[in-house]
Amino acid sequence: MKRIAESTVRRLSLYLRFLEDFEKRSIGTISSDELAARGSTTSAQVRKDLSFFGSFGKRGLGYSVPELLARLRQILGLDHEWHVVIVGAGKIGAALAQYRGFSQRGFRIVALYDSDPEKVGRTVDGLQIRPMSALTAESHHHRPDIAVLAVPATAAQEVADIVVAAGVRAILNFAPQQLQVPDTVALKEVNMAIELEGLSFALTNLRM
Amino acid sequence: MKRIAESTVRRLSLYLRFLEDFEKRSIGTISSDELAARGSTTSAQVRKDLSFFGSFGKRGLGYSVPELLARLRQILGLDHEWHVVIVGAGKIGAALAQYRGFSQRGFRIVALYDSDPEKVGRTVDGLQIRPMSALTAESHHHRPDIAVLAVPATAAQEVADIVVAAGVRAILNFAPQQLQVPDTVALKEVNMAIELEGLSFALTNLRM
DNA sequence: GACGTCTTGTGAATTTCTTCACAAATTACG
DNA sequence: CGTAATTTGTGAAGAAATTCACAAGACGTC
Ligand SMILES: NC(=O)c1ccc[n+]([C@@H]2O[C@H](COP(=O)([O-])OP(=O)(O)OC[C@H]3O[C@@H](n4cnc5c(N)ncnc54)[C@H](O)[C@@H]3O)[C@@H](O)[C@H]2O)c1
Ligand SMILES: NC(=O)c1ccc[n+]([C@@H]2O[C@H](COP(=O)([O-])OP(=O)(O)OC[C@H]3O[C@@H](n4cnc5c(N)ncnc54)[C@H](O)[C@@H]3O)[C@@H](O)[C@H]2O)c1
Repeated sequence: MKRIAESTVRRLSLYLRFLEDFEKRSIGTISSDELAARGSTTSAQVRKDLSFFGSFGKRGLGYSVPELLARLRQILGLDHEWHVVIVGAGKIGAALAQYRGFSQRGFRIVALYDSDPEKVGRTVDGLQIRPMSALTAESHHHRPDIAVLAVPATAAQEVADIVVAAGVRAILNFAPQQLQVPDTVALKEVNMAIELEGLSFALTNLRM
Repeated sequence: MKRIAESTVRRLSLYLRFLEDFEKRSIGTISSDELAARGSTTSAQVRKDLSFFGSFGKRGLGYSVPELLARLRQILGLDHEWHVVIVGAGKIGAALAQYRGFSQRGFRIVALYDSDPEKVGRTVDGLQIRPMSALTAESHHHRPDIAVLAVPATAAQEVADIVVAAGVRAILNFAPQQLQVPDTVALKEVNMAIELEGLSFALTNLRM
């Protein structure tokens, strides 16, 4: 199969959201044009994105909302549950642990770890904070697929090494720190400072 | 001036981080190669990115760290303070309000708003939560440049309209909701669910 | 069942982004 | 001063992503 661009995958996630909305409003069929309008893209882009994975539409009619939903879930790997551990039960880690949006999409938070003895043992949203020393052993039981890193930048690489050794195959990193991981491990960064700087650039250079 | 690609701006932010680190370690001069190595890009990419804004290096030598730092800060508009309001003092909004990383880079949080009367009046990190009804009037005084939206998706568009009317010219949106704003307003989305879905896709389709 | 309307799926064209590759500058050093 | 070693800045080439544009299929109607 041809390599799929990251931008395509991001758009598929968007389409999924729009389709969920269309389904909620009991709309049975949708055209690439309508889908495109919701995502400020073009109908050709929508069709091209989908065409990498097959032909899901009917000419003259469009796409069946429930069918395309099922296909997209399958393509994105959302047709089953993923096990997620969060490392770092600070402000961001705690917010993420409580966030409903993740479990809704099949990302089940199986454990929350922190190195601070003060925090260990406390409960966040029904989940007890566990000590870092327990991560490796407990991973044999939980079998986490994804680790979310919400630790200080200085600890991020060390923690990444630990979770990779514990069998995690994907990392979502919130620490502003470039991580090194084996290329068998998928890695995404969320860097809010970079987004803000992007806005700063836009304010400075565009218009005015 | 030629249009600058978003990917270029993101890389400039990264270079800035690396340079700050080099400066901390008292390294006076850096080559595009060394900068590239830190950001898993190429030296040609680094030079091309910088070349959109001028020639800052010395042939045979590289770039002066303090000089390039200053240039990048200027290019990104980080050579002065931006006023930021956060709307939504929930889990994410509170975490962001307390985050040191923003003020460090000149993003000063001037106000925090919420519509919940229970929350209004409480203090987060020295900042009193203000009622939504006060946003417009207080903006005449604070003159916010950037609004961070940390409200439920259902409220996001409504809040966006309010902050735009109040004179905000850039929005960082954490709600999983596609916003409509005038094209004089810069907009960035942070969507953590999409990042997780990207990892899910990678786990599903790459290897195995 | 022929005709008109609609919308997909996809090669081709276009645009955008990245990498290559090398002349021009600069330094180091004998 | 001359030569070797670096490293920038940038056109040109190459790769990747997006948009165009249209043939082909599906439906509704008469
Ligand atoms: N809070 C925000 O709004 C925000 C925004 C953007 C980025 N970030 C980044 O997210 C990360 C966490 O930020 P935060 O505000 O939640 O910080 P925080 O200090 O509230 O939380 C960090 C947590 O990590 C724990 N920790 C430290 N070292 C550890 C280790 N080696 N192993 C396990 N746990 C460890 C600490 O005990 C603490 O509970 C930071 O890298 C920060 O830069 C935060
Ligand atoms: N918590 C997370 O980890 C997380 C992760 C990803 C995305 N998000 C998104 O961020 C947003 C906020 O999430 P949260 O977890 O902080 O939710 P939250 O419920 O803790 O906070 C939302 C806050 O917004 C306030 N609010 C509601 N309507 C408002 C309005 N019209 N005007 C002003 N304030 C209003 C509420 O009173 C509340 O304090 C949501 O859109 C959520 O989907 C959150």
